[in-house]
Amino acid sequence: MVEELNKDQTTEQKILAAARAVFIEQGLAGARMQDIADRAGINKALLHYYFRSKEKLFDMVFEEAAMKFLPRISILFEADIPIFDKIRTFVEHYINLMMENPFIPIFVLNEVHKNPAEFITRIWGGRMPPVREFAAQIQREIEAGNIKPIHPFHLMINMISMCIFPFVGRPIATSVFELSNEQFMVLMEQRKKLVAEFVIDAIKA
Amino acid sequence: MVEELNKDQTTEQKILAAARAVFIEQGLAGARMQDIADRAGINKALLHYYFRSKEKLFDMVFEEAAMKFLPRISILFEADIPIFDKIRTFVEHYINLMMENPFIPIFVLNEVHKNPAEFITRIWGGRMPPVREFAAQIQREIEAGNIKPIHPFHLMINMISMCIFPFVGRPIATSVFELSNEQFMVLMEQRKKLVAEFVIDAIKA
DNA sequence: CTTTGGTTTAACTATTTGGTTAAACTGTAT
DNA sequence: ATACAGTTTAACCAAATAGTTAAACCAAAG
Repeated sequence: MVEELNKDQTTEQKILAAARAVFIEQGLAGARMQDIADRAGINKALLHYYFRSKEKLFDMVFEEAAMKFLPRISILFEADIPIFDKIRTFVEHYINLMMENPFIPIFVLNEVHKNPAEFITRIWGGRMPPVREFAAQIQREIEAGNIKPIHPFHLMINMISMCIFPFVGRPIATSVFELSNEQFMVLMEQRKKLVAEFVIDAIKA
Repeated sequence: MVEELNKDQTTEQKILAAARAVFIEQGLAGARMQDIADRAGINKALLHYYFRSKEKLFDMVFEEAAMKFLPRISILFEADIPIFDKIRTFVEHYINLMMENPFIPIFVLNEVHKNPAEFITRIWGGRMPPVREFAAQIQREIEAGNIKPIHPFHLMINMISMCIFPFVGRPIATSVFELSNEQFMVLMEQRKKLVAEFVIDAIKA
């Protein structure tokens, strides 16, 4: 996927698109400002004219990526709908997001891994995902005898794992199972329904 | 210079241990030879005396890590034991491995992501994990009506996702759920049984 | 004692890389 | 035409970094 040569794009947009591509592919340490300039079709001087430093540019790209990675599913979590429907909606929503941004997860996870301390404060300025609401609902459903007892942590981690991990381990998975990119995407498409039903079958009483 | 039972590590071992730590923490691009030398308690000259280049050293560390990441479960996969027991053994085995090497997955996955082409040829010189055996067994179990129909890819990816992903997303998970390292490890310990039963409940007919 | 292999010290080279600068150029709006 | 923001060119600087080199050091083996 090369850069789109839109005359419509402003230079700033071209730079950000290029930076996105290079940072996501190479990481902060592996990315070169020259590469970003080349990819944006401009020169280094102009790149620094728009963004003073590599760090500034990286911050923008990373923040944007992190936001995509931790999507705005607050409404979903807080919505007053049955748990199984909530699971179905969550999984479909999340896998859709991953299919649209397949390389965001490994990028974000790796940069967070290299600098865990900074991450927590920077990305979520105190506002964490409303995980408590969902956890409470799970507790209620367990007490009502609708689903088997399970710690909300495990249920959520299981769901999220199955949504994200295939994209993180994509090159290995496609190599082991000898899949083309098209076949991989078909399987991911299937997972939108499959993972939800897998989870529901696993927990329903 | 024959048999010297080293109470202490040899210099080569010290270097490899240091390299492991630094590469796994910082990645190939982020790692500094000086850091590795410091961590090994030696100097840069000696470091290059033992390992000619950064690449050579990285190769060793990466290969070792990749081997741990894709463990020798061939025997397990080929063993003629019931599918549910196989799942239980696999999950426990794999999560144990992850608990012993918690930072291997993100390291390997990220380096593979940065260079997918090289990976396939380098790590598995043609010899891939015997995934076909396991897939065949799943097919047989489905036809025998013991488990619900599911593509072996999805079943395996689901299992592996739930085993590995918590470690890949560890800093985020611990931050969202406000977990100490001890609490995190307790939860991972629980998962050895929990994930297996989760999978079995999800697929049993 | 002498040799020898591992080790240190410390300086050095070559290259990469983030970032800067100044001058010239270009199109558009005033 | 003129002014100006955006852009290019090309050189440059300073720091970091991989890798080298040579001399000296040291402990153990012959």
